[in-house]
Amino acid sequence: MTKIAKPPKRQIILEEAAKLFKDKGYGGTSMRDIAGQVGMEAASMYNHIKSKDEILDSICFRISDVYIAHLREVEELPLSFGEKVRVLIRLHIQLMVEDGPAVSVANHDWKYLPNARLTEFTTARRQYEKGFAALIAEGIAAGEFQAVNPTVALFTILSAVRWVELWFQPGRSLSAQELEDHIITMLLKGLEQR
Amino acid sequence: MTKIAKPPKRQIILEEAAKLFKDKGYGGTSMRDIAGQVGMEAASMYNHIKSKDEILDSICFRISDVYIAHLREVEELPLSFGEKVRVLIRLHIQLMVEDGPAVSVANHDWKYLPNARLTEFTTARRQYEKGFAALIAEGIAAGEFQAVNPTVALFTILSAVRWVELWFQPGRSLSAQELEDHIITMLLKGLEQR
DNA sequence: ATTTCTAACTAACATTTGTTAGTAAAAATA
DNA sequence: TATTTTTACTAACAAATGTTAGTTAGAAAT
Repeated sequence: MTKIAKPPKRQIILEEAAKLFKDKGYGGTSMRDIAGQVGMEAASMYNHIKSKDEILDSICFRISDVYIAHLREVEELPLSFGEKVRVLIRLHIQLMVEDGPAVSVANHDWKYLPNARLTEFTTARRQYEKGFAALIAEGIAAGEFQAVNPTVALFTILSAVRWVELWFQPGRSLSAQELEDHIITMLLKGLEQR
Repeated sequence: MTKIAKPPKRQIILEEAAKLFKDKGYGGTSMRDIAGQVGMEAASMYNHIKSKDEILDSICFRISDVYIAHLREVEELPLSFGEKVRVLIRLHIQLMVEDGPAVSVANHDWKYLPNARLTEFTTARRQYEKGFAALIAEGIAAGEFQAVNPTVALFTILSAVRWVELWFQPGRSLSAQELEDHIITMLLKGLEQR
């Protein structure tokens, strides 16, 4: 009988916090709300976390780290630019489907990070955007993509992917796989030259 | 000498509130924050507005009404489906550029509307989405568009447009007109059949 | 000139907020 | 077994919240 280690309390707190932050916003969620969801008094949570700010910090930077790592991996792959962009879009959608609440928080509530960490976060995000935009620009230079404005293309892609959280329900006619295919078709038929 | 009627206090409050809600969220903005921006004590604002909720209500429904009106107008125009979609996208972007903070609030903070009004708001939005999706579906049926999933197409469009608020600064290399052109190109080259 | 209305103010209210202190039971370690 | 560490609790805190009450100076209306 293999023992399944149940997740430590800290992680449960972070997960429940992410769900609540997604639904009610960072400012709209109280420590008592989170505690209620976890099944504990608000004060007890301070045995596992340092502060409300730190909860937000953990969620945002965990996601931001994943994004950066994905970009670095894709950059090293021996693929065409079109394929690299496809892979990145797939990774975006997969992360959204698997880790929805946390991604939502990283997308919406990062601005409530305390000052020092806020600039760190925006720097990381700009770095990601720069790397992604470079792939698009190189793809244009290589003749794979139409001569669109790379920034507009980048944000159109990021935006389209970001809203998956709002209209995707796992059981609802479309599977995650189909969703990926449809979005990629919609986006890249406009991006790739024919 | 023509007299320029300066806007009534109520409108100033709504405008400043929209800016603050956009930057700090509804929950993150206090009545004292708004009052400070308007140049007045928090309590004084209650001569012009009924409650904090009512501020949010005014902003959200003003924008929602504009969207619905735009849709109704476009539906009546004697245009192809491709052109109708183009017009709708242009109207979206224009509203965003002209009335940015209010649109942001209607996009992000509507969920903090009190219960009764919240369902009214989501109903209105679903109505808009339904009308827009119908245009896409009819365009497909008419052979103007590729046979994409209309829902995916709709949300890709709405999402792409929605993020204009995040990266468009009026003076910044791209004009509003160019922005419109680029986004439409990016989106419709994937939507229109060739 | 007198009254009424408008719009600002100060003071205060009851809640709710994030967080700390102190304590006790339970678990881990010796 | 004895001791230390972990984790939960209750109680309380100071600060911030949306809002009301009461008041007052000036503008508009009579």
